[in-house]
Amino acid sequence: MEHTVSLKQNHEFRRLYQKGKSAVSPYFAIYCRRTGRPQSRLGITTGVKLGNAVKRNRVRRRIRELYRTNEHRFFSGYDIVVVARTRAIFGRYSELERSFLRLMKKLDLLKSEEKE
RNA sequence: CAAGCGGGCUGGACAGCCGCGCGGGGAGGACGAAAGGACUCCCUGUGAGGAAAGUCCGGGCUCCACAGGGCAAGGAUAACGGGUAACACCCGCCGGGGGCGACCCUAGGAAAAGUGCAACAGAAAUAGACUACCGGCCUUCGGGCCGGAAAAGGUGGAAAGGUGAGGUAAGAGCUCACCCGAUGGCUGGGAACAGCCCAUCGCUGUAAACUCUAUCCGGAGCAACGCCGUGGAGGGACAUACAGGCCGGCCCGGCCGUCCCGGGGAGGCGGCUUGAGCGCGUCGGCAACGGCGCGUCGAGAUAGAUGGCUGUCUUAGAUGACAGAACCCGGCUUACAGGCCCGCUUGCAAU
RNA sequence: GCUAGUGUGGCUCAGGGGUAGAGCAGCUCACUCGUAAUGAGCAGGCCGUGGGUUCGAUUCCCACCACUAGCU
Repeated sequence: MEHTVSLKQNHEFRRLYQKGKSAVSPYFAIYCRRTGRPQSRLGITTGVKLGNAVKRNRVRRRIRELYRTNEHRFFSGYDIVVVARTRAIFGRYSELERSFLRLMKKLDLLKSEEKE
């Protein structure tokens, strides 16, 4: 990913859960916070409740793909955490993408020329 | 054709675009005297499993302990022969159990070394007598007392070998015939074991109760372990000021240097993938497996790389069966939609 | 990744081969004008699941499932 590195430390995740802005759909919950860095940082959470390792890996890859293919449409300089919920295992990719973009728009991360 | 038994293989394939980890090659390149080289781009190779899982056994490897051996404690295994680096695994075979059969299951040493336990029921649970049987005596004819015997009844998971005959007052392996079991002998077999017109005997079960016998086992685990290591704290050496900076309105006062050392938190590097490897052929062996020859290299991530979209094909259905390497092997166990192949059994029909 | 431990009434726990128990909670009755407390009584369990050993398993053995804790 061009302008994004991954978010790794547990305390950074916790800070976003407490202080970040959030938006929720049946597929994911997204937390974000402006940092002022030139790059954005993305963290993906796939909890144990989602299932075994294969299911968790699959969900994580699809979320990363959602972010990667739409990265040019987002503002940079944010910390973003995407938490997968149970229905994200069985959802269609197009459904997931629509839901993901709607949440990002709700958080004012979509660039303005993308408005329909 | 139907029903069934055993074994093996497979676990979607192909193409295009975007994207990821690692290896190789090439180009540019901040910095640097150079060696090198952060980073960027291009080409190319390669990229999860049969169970990668559970972590139940056995090893390799590393460190610690003992550095020779024995005993004890604790744990594991348990017919026999073989395979293996080793095993609780595998193969063969024996015994036992199930199935008409193909075949399946089997922790399968010792209870006559000793100790313990066996509730309830039952007269009695490892030893003796409730009912009933027989004999003698007594009798108020209901039965009572003494003795014999251990076959019948009932209880129980288990009641002292089983069936028949003889025998007797009634009975009893008391005697006989056959059968069953144990021990010894003989024969066969490499052995477990099997057989016998041989001899002696008739002994409850439980060791996944303690125990005994035989064999094996030191402990921890790659987050092991080794190396590098900015800063901060400690020690040593050098320098020492009347200068400068910071705290402070000012004075007074306090703090602040460079180099080396060892331990080492965060972090980084190695360990990290060529190995009891895989494929084919051949030879030995019933087989597990082993010998030889030829060929071949098939992930090494470090919050964890295989995804998304489209099309074609197989298919009833591929938005999915079960499921993700984390130091590496050999097994076991558990989960699993389908599909394919081989061998065999029983029944029916036809020849 | 590794190492331990625990599953028993609604809840917290005993029981370690022989009919499954305690406290709290629940229900009924008594006491009270009524409630609480107290007293008497009652019901509630495939002992996490499946096999095995045994005459007999909650207990012993094996394999699974779920949960908890520790190391890092």
